[in-house]
Amino acid sequence: MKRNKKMSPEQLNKRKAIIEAAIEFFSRRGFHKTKISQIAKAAGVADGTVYLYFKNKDDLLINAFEDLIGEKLVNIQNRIEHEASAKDKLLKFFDYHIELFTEKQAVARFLAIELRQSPDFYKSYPDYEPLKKYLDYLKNLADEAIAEGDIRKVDTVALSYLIFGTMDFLLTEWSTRNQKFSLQEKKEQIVDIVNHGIGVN
Amino acid sequence: MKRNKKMSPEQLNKRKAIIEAAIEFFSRRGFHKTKISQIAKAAGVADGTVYLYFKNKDDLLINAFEDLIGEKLVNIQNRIEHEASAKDKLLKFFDYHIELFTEKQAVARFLAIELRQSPDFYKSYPDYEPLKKYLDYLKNLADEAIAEGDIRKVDTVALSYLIFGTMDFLLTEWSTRNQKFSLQEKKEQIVDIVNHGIGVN
DNA sequence: AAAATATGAATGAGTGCTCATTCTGTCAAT
DNA sequence: ATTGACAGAATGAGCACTCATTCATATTTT
Repeated sequence: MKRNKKMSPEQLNKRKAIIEAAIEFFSRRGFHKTKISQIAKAAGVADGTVYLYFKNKDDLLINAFEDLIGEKLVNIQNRIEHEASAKDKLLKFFDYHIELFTEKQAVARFLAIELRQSPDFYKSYPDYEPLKKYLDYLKNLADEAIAEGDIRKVDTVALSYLIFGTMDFLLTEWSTRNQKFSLQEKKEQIVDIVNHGIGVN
Repeated sequence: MKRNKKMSPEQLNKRKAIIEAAIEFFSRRGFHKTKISQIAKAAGVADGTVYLYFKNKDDLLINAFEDLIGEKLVNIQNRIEHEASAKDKLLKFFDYHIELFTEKQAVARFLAIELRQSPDFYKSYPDYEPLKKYLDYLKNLADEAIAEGDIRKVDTVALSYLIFGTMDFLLTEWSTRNQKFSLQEKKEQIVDIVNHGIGVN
């Protein structure tokens, strides 16, 4: 089978099964502790089959991430769409981000922690798209909100870093500390600070 | 040699040499790609000697982190001390944090990325102290600033997450994107937002 | 429409390599 | 002579990845 060629529906299913199994294991056991054989077994395919769909373990990680963050972003975008102003969208972003990542706690860990366990991840993907898209989306919302006069004229790149970085760390703390505190409440407190930080007056 | 027993000065030096070499390699090549033999060589000791000072590779990582963050925190605390108000201290914190971690870019990567590559790190250290100390220090500064009436009454835990998370992500972005943007400038923009976010009026 | 042939997807046992860790012998200090 | 630090070679466990083979489906031949 040739990778990057169009696949039959069954092949797409198989690919998806592998990715889902990979996310599940990476999330729960970590990248380095997950064996290809485990993923293969969970996906109901043979070890070798994994290599028909992905170049190597890192490549599998990258693809899993791509699928995942893409899906999440689309999901957020859809739900955010009907908000009246860009500022409202921006504030809702916190809610949906948290909501989507709490729903599947494994996913939160995957994104927040495990992804960083691929040694070549950042090196190989200096302009890596999915994360960039996520950040860009935030930046664009902020730009709009400024244009609409609803928030102060702040550096929107800085703001996107602030939002993503804070959420990332919040989720990391929450999941590694075994959910010892209320995610919702901390989120609200953070939104409060950010909201004031970008307020017009 | 018994670990955790008092060591001779030479032994302390050797320990330090190993830790410094470890930080250097972990920072540059990543935890998993760094071989004990490399660290040993760089530190001028034999492979086996590393195991006289540290239980295993993970233990070495933990200790390196402990040394490092402890040292950085003390360093920041010392420099911050003479600031007039807690609020000023809090704002200066950004500067010193960035400054100290830029100085040795390797260290920034080490803290921001590589540390998370120890699979057992978070699991084994649910109440891990050094990072907690760092966060607590931030929280305490914020509490003081509130008591002094210089900032709004915000959730100071949330604020500490916001500050650390944002700085962490900023440094990650900066170092993985090969310093394509001005760290100083982005930091200032972030401080601007946070400053407004916690402002009294 | 049955048989013969071709295609390429899928399998999974086996391979080979990479290190973390251990072990044994040496040396220095007292 | 004894103790403990140290060196560095040796070990072996773990695991990503390979590849000779099988199997299922499509295509051609009669």
